[in-house]
Amino acid sequence: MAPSPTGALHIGNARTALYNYLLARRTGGTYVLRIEDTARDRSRPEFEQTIFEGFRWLGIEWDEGPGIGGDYGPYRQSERVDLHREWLGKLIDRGWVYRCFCTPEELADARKRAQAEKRPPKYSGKCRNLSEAETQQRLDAGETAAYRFRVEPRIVEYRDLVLGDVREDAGLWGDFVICRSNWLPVYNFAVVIDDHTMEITDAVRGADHISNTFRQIVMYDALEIPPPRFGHLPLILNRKKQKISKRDGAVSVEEYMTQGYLPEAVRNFIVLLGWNPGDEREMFSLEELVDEYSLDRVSSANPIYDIDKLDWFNGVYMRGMAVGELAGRARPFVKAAGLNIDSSGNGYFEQAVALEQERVKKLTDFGDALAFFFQEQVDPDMKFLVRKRGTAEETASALQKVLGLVREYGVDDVGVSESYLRGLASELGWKAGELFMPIRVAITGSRATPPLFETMQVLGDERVISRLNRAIALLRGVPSVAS
RNA sequence: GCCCCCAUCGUCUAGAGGCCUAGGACAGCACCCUUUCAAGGUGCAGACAGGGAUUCGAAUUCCCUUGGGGGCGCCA
Repeated sequence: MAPSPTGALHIGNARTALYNYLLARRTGGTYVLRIEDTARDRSRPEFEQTIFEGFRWLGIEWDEGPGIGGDYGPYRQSERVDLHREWLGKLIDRGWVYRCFCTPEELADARKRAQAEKRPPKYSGKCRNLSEAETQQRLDAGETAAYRFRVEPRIVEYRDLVLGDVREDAGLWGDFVICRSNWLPVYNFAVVIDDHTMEITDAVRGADHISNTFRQIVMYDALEIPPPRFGHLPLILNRKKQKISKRDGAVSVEEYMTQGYLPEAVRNFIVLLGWNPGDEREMFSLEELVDEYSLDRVSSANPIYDIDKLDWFNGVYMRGMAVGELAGRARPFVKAAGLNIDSSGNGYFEQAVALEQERVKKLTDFGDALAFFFQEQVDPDMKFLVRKRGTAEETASALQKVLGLVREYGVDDVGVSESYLRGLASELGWKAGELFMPIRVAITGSRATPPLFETMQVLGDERVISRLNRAIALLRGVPSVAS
């Protein structure tokens, strides 16, 4: 895997990395991470860090690479330029390369003109046949010149690991730059040298590299070295069938982290974007993926990613998790939401999490879902506090009775609470729900909560009593008194 | 404009000539369960882009059209 540190870790790059990782693990190979930072102006070290963190979060560990080392370092392209220059020399010696004095401005102009006239924007070959003497003379005069690869007309073909046999006519290309006039190699050339010298056997990357691949093959041939196997993964598209961009919401792994997604869910979701096991299973642990994964089950059409499915995966993983584990993962998110969870008693947080476990989709949802457990008081909405089609006073007096029962029997035993509250409902001649809803709203402030008796049990006598008191006061229009 | 890749429900996909009146999952809808919300259960709806060709027979093979994506940098 060879990401460029020019931005956050994109979901598409994460998928490519995952596929590479699975492939390496499955075949007992070595997974190599190389940083492609030859664009010195766009590459930033902090992006490198985010990318590493993203990989690790997803459980993708590399065998060789920055921070780990290995026998084929260095693992940053920018640290390998001496090697690139050395191989450039071989190409020069064999007559595959010439100096080009055209300035970037000239080239951009030519390109623009070609576009306007609907001609293919191909290099004119202006400097291709400059004599050695003239080249030397202009160099001596202080002109700068890039190195261009001399493309000979031919059909380039190879067998793609996912696409099958593909071919392109190199006669259509025009000579391309492989080394800038400042002596820094261009990515496409550096990749060839790096893949070869690092003994890369399989290069699996995004389909946007297909046309690079043809050019790379031509360079391999010129150098008389064997190319690796290539595989190209269809690009992930957004709902509008465009390449995903920042405007599409969460596209970086970092965003999924902060939005409360579980790495196992994200991983499971992205692995299925273009791959399937051939049967109807769709929940996979990393280990299972390593066992099952194969490139020939990768589809060749562009998938569109649908966040709803990710939400579903996330919910499934959250529900399947042990409460203690889930509570641990939720903790930082709940704190970030401003809930004071540290001062509450032993196990209170875990109990609350347990009650909400099957009601949330993301870790961030706990902030809202758990709020009433930790607030000093809740603010019941009068509209829902009063019994349906009933009066405030009538509801207040019912809650007064509830209060009496709670004081007498407590809320510790779910079965006991249920029986005395159901008893009260029938005594009042109310349907159970008509009594339960006002209680629910009184003690939680919300209409959507976990089951009432369990909720009361976790809240405990003290909170329940105080909240009932407040609700009664509210219903009767008297200022609330702390109890 | 030129080149390359691709094309099954809204989305992810199964399907490699008869097992297909096209299967599963998400989303949607309905019902059940139920003290609310979820979760769960059951069911409904929903696709082979179009046209040719090959074949006894095509979602599956071939061609064309259309549509989508990618590339055409002294970016990666």
